[in-house]
Amino acid sequence: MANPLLLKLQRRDLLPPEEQEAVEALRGAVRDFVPGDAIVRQGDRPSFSSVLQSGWAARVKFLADGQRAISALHLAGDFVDLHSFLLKPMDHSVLALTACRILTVPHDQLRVATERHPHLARVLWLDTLIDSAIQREWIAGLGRRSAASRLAHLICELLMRCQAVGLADGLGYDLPLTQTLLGDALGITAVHVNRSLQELRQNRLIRFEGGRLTIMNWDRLVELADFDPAYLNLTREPR
Amino acid sequence: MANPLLLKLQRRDLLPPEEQEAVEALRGAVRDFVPGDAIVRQGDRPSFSSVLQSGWAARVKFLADGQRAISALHLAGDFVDLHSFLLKPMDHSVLALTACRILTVPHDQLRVATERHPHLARVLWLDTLIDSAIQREWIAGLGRRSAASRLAHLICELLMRCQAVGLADGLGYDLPLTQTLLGDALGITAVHVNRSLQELRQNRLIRFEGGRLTIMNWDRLVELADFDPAYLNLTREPR
DNA sequence: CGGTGGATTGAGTGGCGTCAACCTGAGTGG
DNA sequence: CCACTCAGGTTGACGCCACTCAATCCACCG
Repeated sequence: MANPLLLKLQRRDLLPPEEQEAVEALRGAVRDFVPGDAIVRQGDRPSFSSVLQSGWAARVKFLADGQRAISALHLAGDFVDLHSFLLKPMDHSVLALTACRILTVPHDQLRVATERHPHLARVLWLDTLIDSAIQREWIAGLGRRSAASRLAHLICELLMRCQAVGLADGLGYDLPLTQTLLGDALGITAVHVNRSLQELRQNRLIRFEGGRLTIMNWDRLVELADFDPAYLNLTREPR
Repeated sequence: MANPLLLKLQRRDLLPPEEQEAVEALRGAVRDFVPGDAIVRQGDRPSFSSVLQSGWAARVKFLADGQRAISALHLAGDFVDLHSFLLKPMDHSVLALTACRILTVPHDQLRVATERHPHLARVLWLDTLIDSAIQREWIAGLGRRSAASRLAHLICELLMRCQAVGLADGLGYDLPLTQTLLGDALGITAVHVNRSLQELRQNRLIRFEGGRLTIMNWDRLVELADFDPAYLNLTREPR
């Protein structure tokens, strides 16, 4: 099976053979997690970062009053905590939402590889910058868009990201998240997620059953979401 | 006058003399802006990044329906668009909120400096990662905290950031933002900013008049905000 | 002295939260 | 093969936080 991280990085820039090999060589132990497991914990100072090989994970903050907030959703190919290479301690946990296979990459390896391959360093840096761009979209949505619009936006974003690593099938993809989790990511309650989903379903914009999401009307979904995929930087450019 | 960027970077890690010199050497043209000016525009592909030398700026997204969302606030020492080094095109504008002096740094200089000084590259990467950590705090706040709590959190955060570059005076600092701008950053309307400010004032947590903010009860403000400064990474560590 | 941007205040509204009940399907054990 | 549990989805009634739409006030300024 192809390396999903390599696949995704190469969507952003051409990697010369020696950098491709360097990416392939980034590997420590492989670890498996079941739903609900913490892949990394808030406050940790890990000595390695984790690449999600399969499954879904989320960056979760636990607030003082017991509430949860999800600041990112992750799928195969995502470096879920590349930032822990430099940023200490972890300001959030990363939870497995489904069964997850993780490839760990020791920070020492990252240091050596990025010093030896400055261009690869930039492409990895870029990966964290795209993370950041996604967060900015979420901030704009949370601040200024309605719940239904935010939900539509998330659905659009996840389709593009699934497509980038070969996990989409046309306009459909597997989205094995509960409405509670979607609520934590959208800043609303599970009850309101349910009502927002129904709104999208009744307008024949999506189908969503059995953990499978299918977009029925891409154009109108994009319009409702005010979605523009440019922020995902899924185009090959010299970096 | 000290270089505020260098000052801030050295709060995160020791820089050897040659890296300090490399930071000092990062300089292109100096440009001045008046309030409301765009320092960079959404969609641009700048060939340089901008360091804020003085004044306040904000990352602003303009939504389809005419609304505005602020995803970051910037003060002296901040590299307002370091991400444009690798991320293209700009997914937001950067607006001058007050009179601003900007030092531009050509991307070519950044490429050379980071290739020559891998550790400096990591410290600059770290700067963008802290940006990202701040955004995660904002996401958690927008999703799960009340307007007053978010406002309190922002006030706490800005105090710490002002202190880091010598712009704070004890528990006070200049905050020359209108209530409309605060609203765009907090995801609420100007009217509700006004009411939230009054709530904080009536509880004797802050004073805020004439663009000057003073914290009167730090402990209770921190408690209301659920604020923990760890995410700002204002401690010196090997990176 | 009128014009303008920003702060403040009040009254009415609505999107989303809260609380609770009920339904369904997948286990699980007897 | 059925009783039971449990997680998750769905629905309804009701309440509140924050929005909307004004109006007013104030400082500043040409």
